[in-house]
Order: sequence, then C-alpha cells, then structure tokens
Amino acid sequence: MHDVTLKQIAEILNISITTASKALKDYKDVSPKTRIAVRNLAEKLNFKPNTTALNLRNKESKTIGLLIPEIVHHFFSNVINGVIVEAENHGYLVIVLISNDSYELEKRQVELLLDKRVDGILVSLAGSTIETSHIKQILKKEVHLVMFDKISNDINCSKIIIDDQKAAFQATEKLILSGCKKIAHFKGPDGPKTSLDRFLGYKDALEKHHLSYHSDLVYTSKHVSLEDGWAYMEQALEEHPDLDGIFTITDLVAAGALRYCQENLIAVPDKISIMGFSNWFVSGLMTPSLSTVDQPGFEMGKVAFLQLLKEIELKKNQQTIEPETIIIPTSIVIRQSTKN
Amino acid sequence: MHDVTLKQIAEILNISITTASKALKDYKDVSPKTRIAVRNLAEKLNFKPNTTALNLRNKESKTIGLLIPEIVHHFFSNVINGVIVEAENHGYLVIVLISNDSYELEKRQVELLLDKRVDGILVSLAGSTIETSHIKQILKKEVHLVMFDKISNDINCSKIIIDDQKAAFQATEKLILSGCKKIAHFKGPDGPKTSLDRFLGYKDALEKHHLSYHSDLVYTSKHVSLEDGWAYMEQALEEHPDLDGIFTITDLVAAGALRYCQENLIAVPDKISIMGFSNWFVSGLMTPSLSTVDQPGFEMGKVAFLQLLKEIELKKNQQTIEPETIIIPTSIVIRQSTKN
DNA sequence: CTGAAAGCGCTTACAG
DNA sequence: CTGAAAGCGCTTACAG
Repeated sequence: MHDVTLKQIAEILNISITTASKALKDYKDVSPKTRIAVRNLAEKLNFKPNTTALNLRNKESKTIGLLIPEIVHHFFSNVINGVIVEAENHGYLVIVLISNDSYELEKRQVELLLDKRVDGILVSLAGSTIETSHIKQILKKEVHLVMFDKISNDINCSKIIIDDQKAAFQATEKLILSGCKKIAHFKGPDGPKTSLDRFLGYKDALEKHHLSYHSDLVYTSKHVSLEDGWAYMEQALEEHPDLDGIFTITDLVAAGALRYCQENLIAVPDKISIMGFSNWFVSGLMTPSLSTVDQPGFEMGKVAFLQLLKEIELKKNQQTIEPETIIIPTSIVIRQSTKN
Repeated sequence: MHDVTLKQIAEILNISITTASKALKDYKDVSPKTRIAVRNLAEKLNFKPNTTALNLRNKESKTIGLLIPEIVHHFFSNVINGVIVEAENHGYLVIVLISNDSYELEKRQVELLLDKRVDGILVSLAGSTIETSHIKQILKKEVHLVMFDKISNDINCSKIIIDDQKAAFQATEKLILSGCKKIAHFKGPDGPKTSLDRFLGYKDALEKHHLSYHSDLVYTSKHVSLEDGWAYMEQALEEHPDLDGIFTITDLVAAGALRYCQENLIAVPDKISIMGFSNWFVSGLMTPSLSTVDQPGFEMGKVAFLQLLKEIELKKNQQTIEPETIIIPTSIVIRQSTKN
C-alpha cells in the first residue's frame, strides 16, 4: 500500500510539507502558482490524505459504532440500513457489532468500540442486560451515545423509541372494536421495557373498554419464538376454549400461534383473531396474512444517527447537549388475521 | 475524551515513554521493578493504547470493509452475521456498507473504504454492476479482497460461492423425481452469474431426464419480487394450463407464485409443485411451507472472513497469495410445496 | 509567501 | 537496564 503522501508531493515540487498541506487546504497565504502546482500534482498522483493520520491529529474518526442485539431480524435489518444510509450521507462510516442478546458480549463490544475511538455509539440493549455500568462507561469517556428501541431509563442520553404502550393499546383496541370479547396476551419476558409497556397497553385497552383484565389470560414467552407462539396458543385454547383474540409481543410469536390454528383447523379470524407487533416483511406473506403494528425501523435508524450527529456537532461548537427522547409514530396494519 | 496516555504514565513514574512502552510490551530489557510499576499503574488508570496511533505506526487498522447489495434480506443478514462474528473472534471490526444494488453507490463506497485504509474488503456485487474497474482498484492498492456470492470472473481474487448450477440441477431434479412432467422456470435478470447458472442447472436437469427444454417455459423476473412471482404464475398457467412444476430464482418469487395459487384455489403441490431457492426464514412459515435450496449465508460469511484473514497474514509473512475459490455446499430442503 | 518546529500517541533501532 | 531520537502522515501556530 504505497500510498502517495504529502511528503512525496513536497519533494517532487521542491517545497516544504507545510506548504503542500496549506495549498491543498485553501490557506490564503500560499501563492497561486504553488497552489496550482500542488493541486495538479495531487490530482495526478491521486493523493488522498491518510485518514489515520488525520484521526490522530483531529481526535475524531468519522466513524460510529452500532451495537444491536441481533441482525437476522426484519426490524433490526431496517434500523441498520437507516443508520448506514444516513451516516454515509454525512461522511460517517459505521462499525456494526451484534450482541446476540448476550450481556457478556455486549460489555466486551462496548469496550471494543471505545478502544477504537469511535466518535459516537448507537445502542439497542441485549435482552439479557440487567446492569448498565458498561453503557454508563461510554458517557464517562465523553463518547456520544444515543439509545434506540431497547433502552434503559437509568442512562442519561438521547433515546429514539416508539410509544410501545400506546401502540399496544391501539392494537388491542382494534381487536375489541372488531368484536373480540376475550383477548389473551402473549407477552415478552420481564426485563425489557418494551415487554412491559406492550403489556400495559393491552391492559389499559381492556379496562377502557370495560373488559375485565384477568392475569390468567397473560402468557409469558421466554424465547419470543415461533415455538413459544405455537405452544401458548395450544395452552391458551385449552384453558380458555372461548378465547376469541390474541395480541402478541411480536410477529414471530403471532406466526407460531397462527401456525397452531392452521394445523388444528381453527378458523382465523372467524373463531379467533390474531394481532402481532412489528410488521415483519413476512407478516404479509403468511396465510392468512397477519395484522400487526408497524414499527418503522428504517426511520428509527435514520433519526438515531441524526441525533447522534447533532450532539457530535454541538459538542464541537462547545455548546451544551440536552438529551432528547424522540418518539417515532407507529401505525396499525390490518390484514387478514383480524376482523373488520 | 481525556484518555490516559503513555506519556502520563511515564511522567507519574518519572521514567521515559520508551521504557513505559517496553514494560507494557514484555520487552526483556526492562527491570522487573519498573515493569511491575508500569503495569500496575496502567491497570489502575485503565490505560488503553490509542488504536489510531497504533494504526498509523503499524499501517494496519484491524478493520475490514463489507460491501453488500442489500441488508434487509435473510441471506445477506446471515452473511453479515457470519462475517462480524468471525471477525470479532479474531480482533477485527467490520464497517458495513450497502450498495442498494446501485453501481454508482458501489463505486463510491469502494473509495470510502480505501480512503479509510481498511486492511481488507469483502464484496458482493450490486445487481447493476457491469463494469469492475473500481473493484480492480482495490487490488491495485494492494488491499486484500475476497468476493462472495455475487462475484465477477474477471477479478483475480479469492471467491466464496455456492455451486448455483449444481444446486439448481438438484432442485429441478427433485421436482422431476416427484413426478412433475412440465416444469417452468422463473429466472432472474440476465447479468448476474447466479441467474445464469441457476437457469443452466434447470436446463441440464430437464435434459438429463429426457424432458425436452422449451424456452417458452422460462420467464425472466426483472425485479425478483413477490409481485413478479405472482404475475408470472398467472401468465404461465394461462399459457400452459398443464404446468405441474415451478422452479424459481429465489424464495421471494416462489412466495409470489404460491400466493397466486392460493388466491386462485390452485392446489399446491397436488396440481402444481413449487421449489424456491435460498431458504429464507419465512419459507418455513408460509402455507404450504416452501421447498427450497438452503444457501448457508452464515457459513459463507465466516469462510469469507477467514479467507481474507489468511491472505492478510500470508502477506505479513511475505508469502505469496494464491487466490482460491471455495464452494460452500448447499442442500435441498423439502417442505410442503412439493410432492415426495 | 514560505518553512522549521511541535505535536497527535505510539514503537523500535540504537547508543550509552 | 534506560532513554533520546526518528518516524508513521498529517496540521497549524509561529518566525522570518
């Protein structure tokens, strides 16, 4: 990698490195003649300033870290896409790290990113993360931090989220308005705030519409998997044969429930309506296709990056940063698994 | 970001920066006493060598670039995952860039990666890339390059691929052996080698089994989309009412075909069998679930990184690099959309 | 208008 | 066993 350096240009033109550098950077105190000579030669040799040297000098890397729990997942793929596209638009590169929902990995990855001296970090927490001192470490090092989706309230940074409770409320309400009288909820594991909020939204909707809440209609999916959805559907129908609606923590679980119904010839939505959450691409492909809550990942990724960028630039201008919480609007997508 | 530096450690201990550096790096010519003092202090202050400075000195960044056509796609998500996991295992970080199947973007992104001085680049070509001088540029700069999946034969580098022709042959053969007599192929656009190879595999299988090949049974899907699958299914059935099998370029197109059959009450697989390609996660969730070719993305990502790493290390040891082409085995996954 | 010097944070060949 | 010096490739305050 014998890249062209300023030194070489200076030698060829018999000038100092200083002058060569200035010529390229539009310093006014360079004669037009040298400026042009340098620029021409630089062009000809395809000179590119060495970013590593610049990083060392400027103490910035024009690179950010993106830490997510998983990647083979429609929502997160979309987030990554949004982050990368917006970052590229602003001259930033993105290092992606995947915690695979492991607290241990997440801790190590934060360190890797900090060691790498990235300018900022975007984080969505692993499911198993219960303690957040490693995230606080980011702030302590004065590296910019924005959290999204799986956030933690005890971190003082900007956050990009959806209103999970409201979205869950609307989803459940939709089931009620379409005629469901007895609605179960397959919730996510305790811990993640999103699980709790979606559960609360479900509960609120029941109460607002005078359908009394029964804790035995709530099933906790540990793995948030297809299998869980299948198994809880079986169990729920056994325990409550008159069940006529299900609201699930996520589309994957809903897909499992749907699968169970199909295999057992239970009519969806005639006998029972199913409402998912997230709007995976696949939700539209199943039979019947799945009604769900659209969670705009691409948009979240873009907004998360822009917020990070804003804070990076505020800091550069010595201005104070006020952490903000931005809520991205969601919408209900009605397909075939619910009635009208 | 007032990180601890060697200089600070040296000052506190009243020794030279040189000695501090050596103590940390197990140079034998340092007294045990200083070594211990330095190490203890470094530990206490949580000293981390500045990677940017190291990169500048060592002319390596321990960072690689990964350039792919799209991310919201089961196969590519898996590839990325494989690359990132394996890279992390070996102390490398990964910058991900998405060409969105655009030749123009791809060109620019190669430049970004080169400017960034990554140690190597992993590339899967955009669908619209017809000219590869930008890829050759990578080699010219002596940056390591490994291509995977969407490769180009006129680049002299290592390649990680599947045997598309063989896989397509097996998929088509499976349809034939299950009793199909008239099999259509929804192929991909001309250009990408994978499209051509899968088409050739289809043709070979017909010929081997004495089912004569008819070009009017081949439909070219421009967008490789759900909609294309739907539309060609309609057209194909109109033009060939006795069609009893379909082999598609990818699962997405197969899903569209499946959808058409469902909406029009055409029995799958009784009236017509459908075979996809890729083994998306969703393929298992559709009704009927889709038979397909499993294309192991995670594995490909890992192997691609390992090959890149191997070449980086060979080069470090001044050894010559022989480009290799590694073929990752595929397998046929039989589900409900084909007969036994 | 030009360039020597100092510095970003580190490593290592060399002298003592 | 220790450290001054040179260097990786750049920028910029300063002197001339």
